[in-house]
Amino acid sequence: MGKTEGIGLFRDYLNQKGLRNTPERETIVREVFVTHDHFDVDTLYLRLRNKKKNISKASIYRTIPLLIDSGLIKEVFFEDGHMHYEHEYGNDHHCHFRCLGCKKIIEFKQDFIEDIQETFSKDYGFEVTGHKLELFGYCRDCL
Amino acid sequence: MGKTEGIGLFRDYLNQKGLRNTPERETIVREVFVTHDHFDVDTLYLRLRNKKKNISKASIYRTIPLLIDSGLIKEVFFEDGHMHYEHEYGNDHHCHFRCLGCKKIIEFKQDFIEDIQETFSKDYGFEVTGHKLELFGYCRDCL
DNA sequence: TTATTATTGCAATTGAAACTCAATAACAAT
DNA sequence: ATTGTTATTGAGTTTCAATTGCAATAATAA
Repeated sequence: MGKTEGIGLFRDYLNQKGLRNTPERETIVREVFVTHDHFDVDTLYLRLRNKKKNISKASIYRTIPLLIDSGLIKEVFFEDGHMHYEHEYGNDHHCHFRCLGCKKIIEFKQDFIEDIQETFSKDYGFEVTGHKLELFGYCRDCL
Repeated sequence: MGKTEGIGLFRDYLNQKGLRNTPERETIVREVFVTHDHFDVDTLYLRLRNKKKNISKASIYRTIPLLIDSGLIKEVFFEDGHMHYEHEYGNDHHCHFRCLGCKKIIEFKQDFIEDIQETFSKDYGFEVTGHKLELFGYCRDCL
């Protein structure tokens, strides 16, 4: 699940936008869907290098906006001076808790957000396409 | 409301932490509480310069973590490659909607978040001290 | 197969944030 | 008040994520 369809969806997206389907882009998408972990540009680049896929960082930086626009990945948080991502397609929806003590990230699910989105849409007449919810605090280990 | 107490609270925070109360820090806090708008380091720096308060960017960068730690300001969103802040104290709690079309930010209030925080705290035994909720989509003008 | 045009990799550039360090200023102890 | 100690300041420098220019290359259409 996720992995192969993700690539298909990205191909569709590229075609629809009149962009080209290149081996580099294909390799990047494939790697993004290998794990469910959060990733940043640097670790993605290194993961590819370790597999002898030498793709330049510039290409990764150029592909990420396309992946976001196509809905395959999303930004999740800005930490250590740079952005972190995760793939959206094939990943159950969840939010993030960030421990201010040990810096660990815990994923959790909840359903209230849908209500919030709907309430907001109705109140303002806007179209809500997504959200980002982050909780902060201290985990049990750090308390 | 907000403005003068904010400075008092920051003084308390500095004392409690054994840090010094300097005119630069005082000027920065004062300026932060002048408006309710979002701000970033650069605009804060320019606002101070326009008032002939020549405080270095370095000092602003060094003061911001203190203001966050003291609960006076918080990060609100990362945009245009850098962080944006707003003052928390003296500001009614609200979340942000970001229009993907015209890029405007709309503040809105809701109460569900408290429930989410409590549910999460109970489920995990963690202490939740704050949150960041952002909705994305298209405003009426852009639809 | 050829022509057109997007994409690639490299290198240079930008910009935010952090750091260096000498000079300065706050506070405590005299 | 004066001195010693130590945090803070500002200017400049450094770091590093992210972007961009450019020549070479490769993907699609004709």
